[in-house]
Amino acid sequence: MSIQPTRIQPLNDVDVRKGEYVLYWMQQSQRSAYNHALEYAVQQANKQDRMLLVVFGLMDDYPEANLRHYTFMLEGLKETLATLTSRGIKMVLRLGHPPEVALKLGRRASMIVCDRGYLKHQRAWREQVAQEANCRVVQVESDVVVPVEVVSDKAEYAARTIRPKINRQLETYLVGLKQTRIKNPSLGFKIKGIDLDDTEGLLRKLNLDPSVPPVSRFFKGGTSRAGKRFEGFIRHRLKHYDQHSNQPQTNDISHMSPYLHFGQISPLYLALKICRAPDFLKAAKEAYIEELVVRHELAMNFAFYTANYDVYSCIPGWAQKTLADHQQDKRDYVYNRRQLENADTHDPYWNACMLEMKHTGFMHNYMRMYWGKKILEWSATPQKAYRTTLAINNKYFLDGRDANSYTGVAWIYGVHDRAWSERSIFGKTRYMAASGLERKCDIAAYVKKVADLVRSAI
DNA sequence: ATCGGCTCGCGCAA
DNA sequence: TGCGCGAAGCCGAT
Repeated sequence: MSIQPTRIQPLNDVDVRKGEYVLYWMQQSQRSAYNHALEYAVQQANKQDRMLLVVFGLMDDYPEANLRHYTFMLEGLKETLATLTSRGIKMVLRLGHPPEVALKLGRRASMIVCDRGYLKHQRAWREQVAQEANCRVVQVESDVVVPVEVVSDKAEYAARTIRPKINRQLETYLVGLKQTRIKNPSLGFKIKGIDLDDTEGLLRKLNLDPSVPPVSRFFKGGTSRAGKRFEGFIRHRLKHYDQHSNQPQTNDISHMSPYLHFGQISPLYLALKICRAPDFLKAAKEAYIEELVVRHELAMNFAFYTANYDVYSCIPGWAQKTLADHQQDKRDYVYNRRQLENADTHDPYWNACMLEMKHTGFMHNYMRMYWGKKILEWSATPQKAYRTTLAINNKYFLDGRDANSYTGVAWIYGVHDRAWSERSIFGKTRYMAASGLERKCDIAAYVKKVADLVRSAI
């Protein structure tokens, strides 16, 4: 299958030059399988009769990144480097600010191909490369099923407004991607890069916050790990998926968010796998596609079209007003960030999900909502709650600092949601209660599940 | 156990 | 201009 032209965007007007190689500057789509940017780069290299060189810029001052994130990322990159090698493609990791790494190797390239990210800094990096490179820079989208601009030209109001817009594109975009064989292998090309054989040594050398330990026991990075885990999900868990979205005591979820965040697996690949699952699982398949495509890409839409997606002021006017109306309301409990991070509150359910997050780098989606709503309830002001929630989210989750993170936190404060009965502190934003957990799921089993996880992690 | 009301605003029908 | 309806809810009445 060919790559849809809407995935491909030239970022500057510079011509393709004579150069030693085509450069694929990999940053978001950290995989060799189902990567449109990579396949586009291979096709360009073949067309120009050049080699393909892949470079990844490794910086150790990535905002809020810590040992946990980097361990997972390097586990994945190690595999990606190996699979590219088996395809005859040279990949190097270079220490430095990603756009500068790309620009440096871009000096000898005929063109630079890059993948796509929706966060501010990711966009700024690509703009810098596009402006400063003296060769053509082309961005290829591979981390959403339907490119954001194809879906909509504005920030969508809610899932229900984006859903039909995505659905009518699915026929066009839910198509496979074939690997193209490289004509001129680049493995012999002499160029220095970071040695990935000794990942632990490399991690020690990098200037990373060591206070958040790796979680390889629960999530080991890499495309093949993601694929195997997904196979298991389809075989054993998918059949419960539509029934168990608010059953955190079960493990009937795919656990793909860390892999998606680092681009170690393609959402298109996952969607196609789901489509091929048996027809009698129709309801479950639709429920999964809703999460993987509609809500995931609503998050991309939010980050892309909302300039201030990472601050409190991004929430809708009605929500800001109603939360301001209740800013002075008495709080029965107020916890500071340290107490929250230590899972030291009066609420055993909340403590359990905080521990799940801390020890595994992950949390069941249903509990993510409860977790966030309670921080709003237990903070002196909604603004402070928002900052605390985002900071803890980005610190512990493997998929922190994702468009999904910003959207998920904003949802707590009314984004993509609607008004409900007015009440203390929350105003008209949606409230969630411990009694709801008791009513709707086996929350005691969830608490026990987390306790067992934590015990096994120590 | 189940149901209606709460409440906002988008997008479509008219 | 009116109206249906919605990312995962709560609460009180029946």
